[in-house]
Amino acid sequence: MTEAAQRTSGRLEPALRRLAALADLDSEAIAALRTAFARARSIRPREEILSERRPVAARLILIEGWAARTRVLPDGRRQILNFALPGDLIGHCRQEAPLASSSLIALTRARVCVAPAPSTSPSLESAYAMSGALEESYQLSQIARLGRMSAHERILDAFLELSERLELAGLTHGGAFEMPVTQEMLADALGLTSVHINRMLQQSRKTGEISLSHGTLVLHDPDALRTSLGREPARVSEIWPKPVGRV
Amino acid sequence: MTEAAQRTSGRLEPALRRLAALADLDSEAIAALRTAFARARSIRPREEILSERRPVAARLILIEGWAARTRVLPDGRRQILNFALPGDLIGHCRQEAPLASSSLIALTRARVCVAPAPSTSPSLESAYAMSGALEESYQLSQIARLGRMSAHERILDAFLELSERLELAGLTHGGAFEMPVTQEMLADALGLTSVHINRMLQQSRKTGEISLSHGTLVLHDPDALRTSLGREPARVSEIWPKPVGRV
DNA sequence: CGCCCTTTTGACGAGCTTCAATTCTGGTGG
DNA sequence: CCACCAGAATTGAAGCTCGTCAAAAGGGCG
Repeated sequence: MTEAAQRTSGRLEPALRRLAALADLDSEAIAALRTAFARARSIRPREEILSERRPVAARLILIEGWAARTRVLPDGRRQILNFALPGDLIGHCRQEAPLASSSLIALTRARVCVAPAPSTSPSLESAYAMSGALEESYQLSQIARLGRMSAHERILDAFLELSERLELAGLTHGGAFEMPVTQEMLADALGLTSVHINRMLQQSRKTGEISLSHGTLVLHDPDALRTSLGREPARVSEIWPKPVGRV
Repeated sequence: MTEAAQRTSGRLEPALRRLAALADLDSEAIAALRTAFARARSIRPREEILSERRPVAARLILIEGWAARTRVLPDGRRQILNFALPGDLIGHCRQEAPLASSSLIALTRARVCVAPAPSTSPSLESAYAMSGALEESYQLSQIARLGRMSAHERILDAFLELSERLELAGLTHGGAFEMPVTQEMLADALGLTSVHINRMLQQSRKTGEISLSHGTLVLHDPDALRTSLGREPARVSEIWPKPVGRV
């Protein structure tokens, strides 16, 4: 969406919406983000945004599109460590001269921009901190998923997590969202083969747990899934998610 | 390690040695750490140091002993997310009112202390940042391990990583180190069963890759293992590990 | 010495992978 | 508008890695 379109429609850009959901952004923060968004860089699918063991030039925000942090073993096996979604921070660490700990590859057409300095406003710094804490929490979930869940559980748990994350950016429509990811990518993310992913997806479709076609995923009863998986939404701070005022 | 660090004592406490290896600690940092260490708290095996979803009271340093960050699924399946080793920072995040994203349980008798504020000295802040970056890198390795490695590979890769980490604290003796961990804990860390861990360990003993008895692990040819696993030491900053002057 | 935790062993079965082929889909150019 | 193509999804058969269950053997510590 262009800036103009955004202004016209009065709908918040997803990336901004996510950061605004993580902390009460003041007007300085919002202005800085808008300025940064306006200088966005376009990325084509399969393009590398960061390369493992290469210097991290700047801290970025993913404005639009999906990306994947990946590591590749010497024999070609690939692991997707996690997905980057609109509003996610990329390469944020408090360290001088950092090297990327993994490669980040665009899965779709995407837009990234340089992230405004946290010193811009305390509320922005707070949003960054919250984003970092969430990212760590999701990483730990990924470890538990790969280590101790069956294929069926991994898939549904990952779907729930994606739904949870996309909801922050306003990119879900009641349990449904766009998922521009091939079954092979899902396999690489979940430590399985694409063949097995395919079989399990079909099973989940048959039992009515999900619909998935044309890149649109529908979770028919997210709460039931959450219960059966024992999954609770990420909670990383006493002040977030805000106890009141949530949907 | 700085002159100051060397002057102060012949044998360095492992935790101090690790932090000094991550950044050139100045005398203020070392003094603050020594003071903090002196006020250490003792922890018994199986005691919880942090509880998931409970507030993090203070940022801690593990001075002595091993601990495990764990998550438990509703049906009792347990996943060890990672191990905390001497010199590791615990609960460090830049966030107000943080909640622990996982439980931390002592595996052995242990000692922890409150970490001196990073504002104590720039070098201390730098060591903390490096430690955090390393921790993230190890977490990503754990994801790749669980997602894309066979049981045999997971075990050896994890041993190499532990060796690499313990070396920073001076707790290895040429490929050998104390590993106070039952096979069941290894299984929980590597997403396997203790039965299978046992079988693979025996196989690795037979082929001469490792020795393991009485809690002492020996990697007979770490470099050969590293090569066959395609494992490279963690590198998270252009200024660390220092290009020159390493053992 | 005796108890409990840990390690070890065996037999069996299930979940997931591998390999290979076929069908489907979306995008492209004629 | 349709034919075509490459990548993606789907299907089947066979096999291996790893899990499960159960029992026995070892080891550390009061």
